[in-house]
Amino acid sequence: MNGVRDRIAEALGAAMESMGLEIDPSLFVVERPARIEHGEFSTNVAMVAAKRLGVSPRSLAEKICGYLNENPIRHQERLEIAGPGFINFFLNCGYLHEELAQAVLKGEDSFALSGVGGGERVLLEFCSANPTGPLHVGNGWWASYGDALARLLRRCGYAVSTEYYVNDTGGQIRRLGESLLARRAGREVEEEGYQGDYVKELAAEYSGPEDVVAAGKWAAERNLKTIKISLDKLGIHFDVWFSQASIEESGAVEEILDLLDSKGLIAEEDSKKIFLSTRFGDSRDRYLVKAEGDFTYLAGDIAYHYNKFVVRGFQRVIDIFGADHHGQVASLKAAMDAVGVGSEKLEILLGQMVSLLSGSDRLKFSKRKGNLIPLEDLVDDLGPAATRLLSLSTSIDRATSVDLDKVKAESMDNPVYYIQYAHARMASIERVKDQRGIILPAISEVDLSLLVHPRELALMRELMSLPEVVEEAGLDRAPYKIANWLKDFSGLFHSFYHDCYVISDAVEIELTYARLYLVAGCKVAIRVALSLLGVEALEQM
RNA sequence: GCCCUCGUAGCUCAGGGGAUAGAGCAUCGGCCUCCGGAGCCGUGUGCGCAGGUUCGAAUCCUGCCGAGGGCGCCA
Repeated sequence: MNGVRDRIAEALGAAMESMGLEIDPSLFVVERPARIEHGEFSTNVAMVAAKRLGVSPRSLAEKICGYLNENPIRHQERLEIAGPGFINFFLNCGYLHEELAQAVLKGEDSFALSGVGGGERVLLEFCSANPTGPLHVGNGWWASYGDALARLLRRCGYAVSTEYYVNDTGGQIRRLGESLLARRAGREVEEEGYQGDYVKELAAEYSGPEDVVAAGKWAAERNLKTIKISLDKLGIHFDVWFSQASIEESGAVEEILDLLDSKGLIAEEDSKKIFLSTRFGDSRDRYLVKAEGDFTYLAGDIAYHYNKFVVRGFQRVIDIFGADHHGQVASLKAAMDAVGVGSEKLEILLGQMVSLLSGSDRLKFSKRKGNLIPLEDLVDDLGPAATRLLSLSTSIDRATSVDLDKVKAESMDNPVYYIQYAHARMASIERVKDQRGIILPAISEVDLSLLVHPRELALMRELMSLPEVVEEAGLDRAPYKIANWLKDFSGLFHSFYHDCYVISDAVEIELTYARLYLVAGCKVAIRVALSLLGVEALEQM
């Protein structure tokens, strides 16, 4: 990274040093002011440092500006001291032309590529909905988020493997088997069973033994296939599908129990075994072995996470859970500390609940009654791009409400079309260029300094911010920041497109050349961003 | 009762120490002689309440109010 901001930060450091002062770069910021009247960049360094030095911010700012005026950075036009002590940098737009050329030359493979992850091996687990039925809108909501996060982390230099944990054992599988057998026998499914129509359909096909576990496993496998098809429609593919049963059958759970026991962290109560998790900050101790001798879900989950870290050697594990699984967080983290992995290497992101509305009515759904809306139906209605962007537009920390009627009725107004249309327009300009036989000279032969229209400047500023946005979104585990950048960027492109013709008899050919490179740079950026969200870039709508 | 997350415009949401708090939708009104009108331009008396920290708080801390989720030998 040697962007303008870094150059400004370095220059500020040098200015401080010239006065015999040192300042930690993490204490001050170089940022783009909300208003362009405040310059291209501004810094609070004088305000931050003055407090520590016991001098007035403005007088320190004046000294810093004195140094910077003697030793200006490239493209520096003038400086200004404003408000309580901000130093505002006014640069000539040459720096934007340089950044544009960089974006074009780097291309899709290298632009906005960050090494901040340092090759760290990350296991990202998400979705992991139980295979007791089709994926519905609720439990599949954050799947696009997880998939986009994986893409984002890879762009930031992490070595990411994605994983779906298949809960293919335990009480719910037995219950699924019971429901299946009941349907096959023509009986009603009991209150606690699964009553959705899909159970009837599966029952009609099941020819296996009258055994709840066998029937349950068979149905779970079928459900998993359905889930994979739904995810496939959304463009989501996992590197690994990890079976919970395989962990239990491998003896790994017993090993974990022994390990915890050897550290004196297991209490016994009759035939039950309890993990003393309160010693690691949990609010209560947790059962690992039930009275009948079965393992609890937590026991398997601890073994599973131990497998991720110790057996498979991942340096960091990120789990995306629904907020209704928040109760596991403290126990799992306690367990990671207990087995010596270190809970700080386990990041658990909680996706808040989605409530579905129909008009102003909140829809009440019940898994038991099976009246949930399949995710696949939504994808069929909206298409994968619009469906993905729907959940990718908001922070995972926020409980969102989605009005299905509105979303379907306004599907043409979905922001994804606004973004894809911007890309289609870029592609269209290039088609027109080819149709008219315009031969674009090499970028080194083109005068990019002709790009001075306010629309062009605004577009280039947004363009050059993508590398920072990608890095920030990666570090914050926040792919929605990419979605927000895309919306802003697309808006600026549409404005440019409207006000600045690229190819026209009224436009000088040299300006056409420069604008064609602007479009090329924009296309690189928007394609990178769309690929991070897993949304297709359309050549035409 | 305890724990987690969240209260920003009519609605859905950004902004998460920085200068005059933004976008989409909805409303009302403008814009097609040229690269695609799925577009552009205009239209907005809003940070739940009260304290605190700070040069500076929508942002951090505390309390209160409100919403969602959790507090199983379910998974």
